[in-house]
Amino acid sequence: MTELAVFPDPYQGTRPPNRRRGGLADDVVLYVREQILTGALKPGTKIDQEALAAALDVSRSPVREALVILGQEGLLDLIPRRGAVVADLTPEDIVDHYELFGVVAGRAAAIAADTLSEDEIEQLRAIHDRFVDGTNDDLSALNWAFHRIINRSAPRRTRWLLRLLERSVPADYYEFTDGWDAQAVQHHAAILEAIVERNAEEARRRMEHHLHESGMAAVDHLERQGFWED
Amino acid sequence: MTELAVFPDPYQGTRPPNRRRGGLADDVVLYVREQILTGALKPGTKIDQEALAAALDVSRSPVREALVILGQEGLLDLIPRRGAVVADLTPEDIVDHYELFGVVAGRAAAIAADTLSEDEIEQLRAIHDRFVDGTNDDLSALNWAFHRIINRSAPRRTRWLLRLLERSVPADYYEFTDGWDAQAVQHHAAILEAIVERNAEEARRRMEHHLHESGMAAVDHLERQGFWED
DNA sequence: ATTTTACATTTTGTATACAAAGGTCGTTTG
DNA sequence: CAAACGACCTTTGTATACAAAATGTAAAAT
Repeated sequence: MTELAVFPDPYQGTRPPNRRRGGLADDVVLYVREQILTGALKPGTKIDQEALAAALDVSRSPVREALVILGQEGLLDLIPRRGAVVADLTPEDIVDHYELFGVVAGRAAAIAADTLSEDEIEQLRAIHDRFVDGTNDDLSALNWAFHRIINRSAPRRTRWLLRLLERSVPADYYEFTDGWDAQAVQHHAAILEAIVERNAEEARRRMEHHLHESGMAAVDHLERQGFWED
Repeated sequence: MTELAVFPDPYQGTRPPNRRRGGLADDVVLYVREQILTGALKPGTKIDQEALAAALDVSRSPVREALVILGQEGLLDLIPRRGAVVADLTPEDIVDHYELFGVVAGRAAAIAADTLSEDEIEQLRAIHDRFVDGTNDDLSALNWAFHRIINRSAPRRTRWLLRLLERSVPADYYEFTDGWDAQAVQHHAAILEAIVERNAEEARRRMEHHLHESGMAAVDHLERQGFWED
């Protein structure tokens, strides 16, 4: 039997002042994605459109659009005429996902090694130095900045795919594992070195390795969040 | 100024008996995707939801869901509050797309080389033989079957991504270029050989090469279809 | 007691209605 | 005459209404 989804009121009754960025569907996507990735919505759980709409105080129209998006991202299985179900991502799926992330980000790193300007490499180094330092800075933001410089040297479609792969996976890397930031520092240093040396193949390999390890950390994280509990 | 989309009646007035497979949104996706990939809808063209709905004789609900899907696939740019526009895919984007396709399919090929059973390899060879022969068989179907055997050995998430990458790109390979089938035979033979020899790295390289060349053929094809005409 | 079948209920899919943002075009004003 | 303003129209985004498939339930049959 499929478990039934119960959605807590995300705003505890009070509605934030109407900042509508894109559309309501985006809010729904964000909300459901978070619910899934934090383990609040477990694999196999059926999504009740009306319950979700009521919980977020919107109509079913934006809800349905959100479900389509999450379906495309692979977080939901959309079965025609019988609704959406949280995809049962196994640890293997997560590892596989990061492996794919790795080959794509690896491609970006290889391109970066070949094409980044000296100036951009300097920026990369500066960010990395702050990352190593670690004090009084948002590690997650620095991590993001580091990868961003590398990724933006990649062609458009590659950047598009990177964004896609990034979305359907936990974002809070730096609470994942104790000592994960130390690992990340090592990986980033190695990647930076390869880029400085204009060694595209090595940059690719090291980026792939970095993402592979990230995948392991992600599985760990999800396990601890109770993602695979009954 | 953005060009305005005019949609020809896809059924010329007569409606096919109501076989509704998934939902109407799927039909709309199929239709618009085809329109884009055949060059009937050119990059920059704005999609008029009501016109599209009228052309397919459906309401805006399934149309909007379809636009969301195509947006996720990267074929449309969805700009909040001002609608959907056909993405301006450049030749570079297409090449990049196939390059990505290559690294992912390459990963699948490497896995296949390591894990395909002797029996499956035999199936692969049989399909390839019919492909080489070329007479009285649907080349496109055989091509699909060939890749399918390889891809299904890959883990679930990889297969998911392959399907995604496959969709947003022209499907009719075998009318692409004169002599493309001959090229494909060569590539497939090389890939098969590497798999038989259990040489994962070589299988990966050859699959990447195959997809790279496919990308060139696709660009060629789109150019001839007038995809980048004014 | 278990399976089957008819009926009621729920839930999805689609259509339509409504509100608001965006775009258009003419007028006004500097 | 050009730029700015504003009333009007168009188009999108969201909500609601309706149709049909799926699901649940209870009585009937084996």
